[in-house]
Amino acid sequence: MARMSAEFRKAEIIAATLRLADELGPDRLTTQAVADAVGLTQPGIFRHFPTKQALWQAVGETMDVQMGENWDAVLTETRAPEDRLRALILTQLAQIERTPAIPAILHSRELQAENPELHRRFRAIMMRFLGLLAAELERARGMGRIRSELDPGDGALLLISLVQGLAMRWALGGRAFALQAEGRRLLEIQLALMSHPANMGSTS
Amino acid sequence: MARMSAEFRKAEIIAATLRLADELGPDRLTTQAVADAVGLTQPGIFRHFPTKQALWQAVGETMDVQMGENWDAVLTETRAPEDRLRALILTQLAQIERTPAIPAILHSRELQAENPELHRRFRAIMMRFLGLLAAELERARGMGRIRSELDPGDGALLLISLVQGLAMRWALGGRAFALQAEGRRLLEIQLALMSHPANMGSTS
DNA sequence: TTAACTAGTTAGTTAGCGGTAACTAATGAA
DNA sequence: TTCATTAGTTACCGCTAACTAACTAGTTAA
Repeated sequence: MARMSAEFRKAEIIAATLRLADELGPDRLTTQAVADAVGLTQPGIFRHFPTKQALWQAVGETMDVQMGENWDAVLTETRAPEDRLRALILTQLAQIERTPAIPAILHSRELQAENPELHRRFRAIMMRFLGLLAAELERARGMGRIRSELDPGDGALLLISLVQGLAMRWALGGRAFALQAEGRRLLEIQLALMSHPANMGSTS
Repeated sequence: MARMSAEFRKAEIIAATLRLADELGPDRLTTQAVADAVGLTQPGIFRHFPTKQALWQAVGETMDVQMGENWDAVLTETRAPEDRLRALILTQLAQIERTPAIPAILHSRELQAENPELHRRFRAIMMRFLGLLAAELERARGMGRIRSELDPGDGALLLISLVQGLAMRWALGGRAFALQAEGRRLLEIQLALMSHPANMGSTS
């Protein structure tokens, strides 16, 4: 039986959900599979989350909090805008390596059709990340480090695309390469393209 | 009853599958839903495809053929490498607008876990597209149109990321913007970043 | 005209889903 | 020591999934 505090169990169930969402796919994940993973009976899950949707919303909240902490840490640990951009992107790739179900969840029907609450949450996360990237690009531009004709918002879109393109290729290629290493490599290339012509060749 | 040729029915079923994969999600699509959409009973589907996996493989083949035709058309209609790059990216965005289920299929468990054949097919499609982009970048570089220090393979990765990032944002934002228009805009920005410094400002 | 073929049907199977009801037993504070 | 609370259980419900068996009726070519 191994009775545990509700708080602990909830965290355990959320972690198992994220792991199994990767293994089985978000839309094939069953409450039975989650129950097996944490050593409960299937109805035991419903003691902690009234519906499966509620479980997904808790997963979304966890991701929200985790990523927020990642970003806060980056912003306290680094100062220079280029360093912050690098660290923000890399921490995001690290999160995807740690929680590889994320891209699939973004495209799941649970999020796209069934659970508007979850959809809103992940959209808010993306917007927030875009905002952080744009802010650092703006600062870098103000310091003459990146081309003045590059709109920070558009630059942020190019950088977030880099993350999503990497994640896609990583998944489609059977996760055969190191996500962070490849990300670091491509990021330097993109940052060099964005950098002010006067600084060319100074990076990498 | 409305009896039809097997060839016609198959095409009809594949088209309905793609449409419904978008509406319901690839992993929630049921043979019943497909049957309703084409006006058959549910077991009628199995007269044309022995299993659901076989149906998915046929969908993959259709996508393969369609995209191949798109690309061939682009390569015969345009000559200059930059024009080809633009047309290749835009035709891909047009395909996604026409068949918006594609990104979700790439992340579906049908593809990622259940159906290795489908996985291989879509990976091959992506590799082929990357190759086309890289070849045009190489030509453009040879003509002094893009920076000599940009590896064509890496440039291709940045461009395909742009497509995937756009598709993701399009889906997460409820498809609220015009995919091709926004794609054209960002593509010009990225191509300008890649262009040879001597040509700067000549685009857009 | 007939006979082979085949696109469809109806009826049914097995398996698994999310969720509920009613009960049990570990926990912790008075 | 007792007793309310609550994390867990077992047994079950209604529903839906993919798929099969057996039959029916259009189509086509000899």
